[in-house]
Amino acid sequence: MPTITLPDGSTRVFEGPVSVADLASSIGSGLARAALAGRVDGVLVDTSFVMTKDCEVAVITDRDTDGLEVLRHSCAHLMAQAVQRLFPEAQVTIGPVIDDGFFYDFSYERAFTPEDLEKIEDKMREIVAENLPVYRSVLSRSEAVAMFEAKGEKYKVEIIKSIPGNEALSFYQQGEFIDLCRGPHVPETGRFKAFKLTSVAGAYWRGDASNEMLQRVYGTAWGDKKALEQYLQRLEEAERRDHRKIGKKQSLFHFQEEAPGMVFWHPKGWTIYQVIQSYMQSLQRENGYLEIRTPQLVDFSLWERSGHADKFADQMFSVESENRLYAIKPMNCPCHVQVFNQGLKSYRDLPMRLAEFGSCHRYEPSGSMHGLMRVRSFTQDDGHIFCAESSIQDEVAAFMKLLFAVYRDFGFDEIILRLSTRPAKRVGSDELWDKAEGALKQALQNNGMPWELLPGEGAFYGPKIEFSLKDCMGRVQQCGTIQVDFSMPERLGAQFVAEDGSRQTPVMLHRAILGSFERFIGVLIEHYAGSLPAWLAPEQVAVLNITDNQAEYCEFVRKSLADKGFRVIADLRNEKVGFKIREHTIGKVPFLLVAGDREVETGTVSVRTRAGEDLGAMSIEDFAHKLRAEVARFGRTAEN
RNA sequence: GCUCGCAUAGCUCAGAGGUAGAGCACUUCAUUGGUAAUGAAGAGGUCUCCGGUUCAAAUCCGGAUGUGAGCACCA
Repeated sequence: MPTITLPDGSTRVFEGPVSVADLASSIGSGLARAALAGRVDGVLVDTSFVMTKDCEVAVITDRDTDGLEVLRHSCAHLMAQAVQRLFPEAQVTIGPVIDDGFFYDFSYERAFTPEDLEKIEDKMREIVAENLPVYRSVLSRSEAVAMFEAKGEKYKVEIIKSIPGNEALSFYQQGEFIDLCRGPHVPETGRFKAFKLTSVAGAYWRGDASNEMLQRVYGTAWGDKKALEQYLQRLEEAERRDHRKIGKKQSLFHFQEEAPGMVFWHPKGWTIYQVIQSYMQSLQRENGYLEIRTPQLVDFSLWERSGHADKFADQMFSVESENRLYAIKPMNCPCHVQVFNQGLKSYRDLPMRLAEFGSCHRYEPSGSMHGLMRVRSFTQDDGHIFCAESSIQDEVAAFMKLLFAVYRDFGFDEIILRLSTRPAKRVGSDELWDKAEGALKQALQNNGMPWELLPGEGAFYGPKIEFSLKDCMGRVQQCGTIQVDFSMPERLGAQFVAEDGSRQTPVMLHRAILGSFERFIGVLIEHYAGSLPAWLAPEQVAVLNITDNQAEYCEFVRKSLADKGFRVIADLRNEKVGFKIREHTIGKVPFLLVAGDREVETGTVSVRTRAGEDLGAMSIEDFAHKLRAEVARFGRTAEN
């Protein structure tokens, strides 16, 4: 006689064993129709799962995140079934759920085309109409291997053989299609109401570039058509915000064939860059950093000593001159050690914080480049803190405080922290890695915010904390980092004289807040959809005359504001004011000042925002106050 | 780097084995107009590059380069 406790705390008593589906029907027929799975004592199960004893149960529908995942996972199966009906030669591999959707990888003799995708989608709808029941079964490993071998599914056989242990494996079958799967899955194929195949691309088997390339079909599935529609609109919105499009439209920068992966900054884009740089410059000064500048070309031997050549030689640009081989620097750290090494340093000099807006070049693989987000030539807000081991905690804490303040100023309130630990290919002893990882872990614990562990993802010279921010589309953008490095100072001979007169090796903290300027500006453009806050906007104000009569006055207004340090243009073209307003609104200039005869007479300007808001007429002084306050807010959101 | 696309005017794109088109932008002229497009005229292209097929290639085929999506990589 199981007693079932529902999420609202109510209980139901049953005479005997009861399935999740039965439970749902007993609550209501609507719920029975919506039930996709169940959660029994915290574990996700099929609706066919039978409960024999007291437990807590939730009926899962597409309103649950878990329910959507079940739906998407099942949709991946549905797609695989459709593919095999259309292309019996195609072999199935894996088909997991991803953010907002799913994919399934197939091995097939040729690539799928967009037309194939349409056919697959049609076939999926047929299978939905067939409303095939989905059965779960359990097979032993040997039975499972035999079954897939008989079907000629060599990838599935490989997967099964790679699953450790001897526990039985679960399988899900719908019609003629059966797949190895942990589940749970929807009860029948009629449950899919809104799905769409979105794209097809190559993907390596097991994510290894030396393996066969499979055909990966991406899709998305939602509880209803409306949710699907909203998702597709979100994709469109992301496309609308694409920094490459906005960069072209607002003439911020361009790329061209002769310099792949390298930015040609235009006046307006470069203004944004410079505003950010001077902002960072003054913050760093306030926080005890000393700015330096180091060479672009550095003899390859330094990169051999630092350890970079070992791992990255073929991703470094090099230049031969005077029978010497130089690398165009891919990083700033070895150069910063050279600056530190000039003159004998005392413990009194530590911590020494060296900063550089270091221009670096890396030969990124051609397929990895993406607008400003991944380039071959970039500039970091790079910095290296040389300190004694005892001050690591303080330095990391101070850095994090600075970083959070910067992100807030740029309008990012949600920050994600991750700790990446020692990779397989690395320099330095395990003891040093233990120490370095321990220090960062401690710093994270002291900070108190939640963080995630990424084992094996550290740099070759040390572990790192990565700081990612969430943009307004919810996308995670990795920007800042701090890395503890016990190895490079030693390899490059950095030393200081300790209190007791002994020579010691400092610890080096590699750190960046924005990461690369290029990338960060790309993130900003997309976050703000091109409508940069006043402090960043390349043109903060446009002064518009209505007729030639006010040209002189407009020029006077422009100069007054420019003299106060604002970025102002006067648009005196022989065009209607509506035309100019339209143009500068599209150009995302924050404030448009209109001056006609009325304004000239009263010595005012009529202020309109790019959002179309009319702020009325005010004196130039009053407007300057207003703009100054707006600029001083940076990009902070209301709560901050 | 790998798979599959794409490359036509400054931009966005249409077209197509017989020699190139639109909208916007640009130039000129008229117009001096009060808050998201004034009108008219004009100029503008070795159809990315290199080969091949063909009487004929911007169009078909091969390669290169760049670029897009995804994978792999990311000090």
